[in-house]
Amino acid sequence: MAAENLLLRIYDVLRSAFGHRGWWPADTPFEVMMGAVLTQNTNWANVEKAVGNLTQAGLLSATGLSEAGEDEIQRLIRPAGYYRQKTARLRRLAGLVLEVCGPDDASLEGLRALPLEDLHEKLTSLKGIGHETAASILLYALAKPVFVVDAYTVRVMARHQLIEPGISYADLQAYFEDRLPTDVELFKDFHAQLVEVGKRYCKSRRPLCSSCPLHPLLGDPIEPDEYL
DNA sequence: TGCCAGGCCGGGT
DNA sequence: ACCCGGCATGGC
Repeated sequence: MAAENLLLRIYDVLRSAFGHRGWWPADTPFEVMMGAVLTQNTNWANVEKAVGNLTQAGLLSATGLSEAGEDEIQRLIRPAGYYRQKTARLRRLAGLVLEVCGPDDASLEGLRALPLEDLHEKLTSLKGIGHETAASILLYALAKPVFVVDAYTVRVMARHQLIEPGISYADLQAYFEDRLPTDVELFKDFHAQLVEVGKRYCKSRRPLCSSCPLHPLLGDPIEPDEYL
């Protein structure tokens, strides 16, 4: 079932190669939200340690993060790096959850009921929540149809000359959202597929391997030097 | 052993 | 409107 749309053909190829990715790996939407902060410029394995520490300490909740001591949270999330900044960011997010959802609403239903524009504004107005973290929370924690763009997205698309390397976040996000059906499950898995192909075949400043599953569809990629 | 990882902020140009 | 240094740990 070859799609007529280039992005959908790319998705089909990746999906066939890697299978459904099952993103975002977490037990609750609240955990997704906190993971979105912890994973900022950080290896996922380190994030898992931090999440595990918070869970074991019984602090992975809006009240837990709000009421625990600053230094205790810092100690627990230290493996995820930037632990001083991230502690403040987690607590700001926890404050928003408490305010909108009330205590211990790990489902975030109260937030999800708000209009998308309001949510985007509330999230990005928090210090430490930028465009990408906000998009990740909106899509993976709140099931809103927002396409998540990250460094891998830019790398994979730029190396195949499908976009300009210097494209802005908003423009690249619009590029996907304008060309794809508005489908939350598609957005979730497509972003995960782009991360997967990026991790395997499109590491920063290394040539793209010709065994990349996108090679037959998109042809020879350009070298990293040509856009880095 | 340096480089990199599922970024963001604040200050400078 | 961009560009840059700083933030921090752990794995390859």
